[in-house]
Amino acid sequence: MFALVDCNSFFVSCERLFRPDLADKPVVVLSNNDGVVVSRSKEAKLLGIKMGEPFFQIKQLVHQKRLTVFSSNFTLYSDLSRRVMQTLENFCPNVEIYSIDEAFLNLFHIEINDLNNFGHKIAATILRWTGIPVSVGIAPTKTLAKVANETAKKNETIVCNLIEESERIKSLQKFDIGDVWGIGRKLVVAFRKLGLRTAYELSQIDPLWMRKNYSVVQEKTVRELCGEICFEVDIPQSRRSIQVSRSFGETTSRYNDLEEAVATFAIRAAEKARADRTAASAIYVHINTSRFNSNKENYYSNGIVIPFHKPTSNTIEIIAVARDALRKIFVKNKQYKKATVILLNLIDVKLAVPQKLLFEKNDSYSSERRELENRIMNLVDEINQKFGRRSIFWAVEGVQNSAWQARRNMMSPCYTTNISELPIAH
DNA sequence: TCTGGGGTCCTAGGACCC
DNA sequence: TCTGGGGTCCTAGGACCC
Repeated sequence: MFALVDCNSFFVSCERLFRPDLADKPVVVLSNNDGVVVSRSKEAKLLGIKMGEPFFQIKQLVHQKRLTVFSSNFTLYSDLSRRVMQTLENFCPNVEIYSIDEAFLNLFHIEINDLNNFGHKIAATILRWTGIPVSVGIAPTKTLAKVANETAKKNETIVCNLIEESERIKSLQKFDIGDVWGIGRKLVVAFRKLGLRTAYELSQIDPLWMRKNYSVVQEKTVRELCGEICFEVDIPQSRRSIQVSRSFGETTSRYNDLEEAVATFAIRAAEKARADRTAASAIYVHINTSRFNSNKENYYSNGIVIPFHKPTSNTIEIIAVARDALRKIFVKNKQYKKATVILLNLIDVKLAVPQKLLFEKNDSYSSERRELENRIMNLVDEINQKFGRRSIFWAVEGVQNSAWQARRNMMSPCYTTNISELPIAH
């Protein structure tokens, strides 16, 4: 049996933790740049606010004082997520952290008759230890555990289990095909045309037909809905790519602004790679203007991949290549809205070593210089970790706020990670 | 005025091999 | 009419997830 533990309205729950006055009020959290709604309280959902709704369309509710809004505070959410996951790991040796707010558990060590109690115990402990409410779905496969979790949320219960065959069928018959894990926008349209409406109807399709007409992924989804395990709980290795991208606070056509943004994102990405102890084989840089501009002809969106000589996490090297990339795709007289940097094909640094020896001759870097720069990187990371972000930074990041920097006007304090922002009890 | 960010996996098709 | 067969590896693009 598998469990899916999923935090309820996670970002909103994090904000409410330090704002008990908002417990029963409509609250939403916005994406970066205060762009769109990414988390909603139950009361906000009842107001008709949709996931992904642009903020400017619901601003009126805020002015009328019917809605409280927060900019996203990922420092806070990540810290609380870590606490939730650590709590879970006390209950189960086999936890797959699937996203910031959910985890799969393999429940092989629990007796069937104890599963429901176990679910309640997990939820109660997480609530007590972290203050975050969760729902628990228990079922014979991960896909069904997803269904169970959704069902729990819909019925406003803490635990839902689909252990009994009759419960599984009943739940699937009430479950919209578009809400099935693995069935996205495009497939919903295709399947609806075939007359499929519910998860149950999907589960009745011949898996081999599914594989032939779609792919092995959809075949597995069908099998999992029938209770056949196709996806195990797995502990993922380190990520294979690292992306840093932001929409700008204001559009800009200046090369210097873009260079500052691209360099800043490249630096952040390199920091993350070093923290993971991985090295990138290539970098992707992309810039684009707004999709929503009325002047469609002036839309511009372009990106380029440039491989590194050998895998690296060296900021100096990565900035240099990122700037080369930008030079190749930059076009004048465009109103740029967003830049993206992705480090690709990340490999374990330990594995990068033999390659280094192999290609030494072709490399513009001497190994002495590389060694020295690696030490500088570690030092910079250490200083920033000890004294806070941007205690020491690269000149190319810019020293003052620029037009491209994101808006986040309604951010809560970093209650749990910054000593000067601790909440005060009156 | 204003519309997010960060990931994974699979397939098709081309290059290349014997 | 006939012009082999069977592999592997890589990449771009498209689907999905939260």
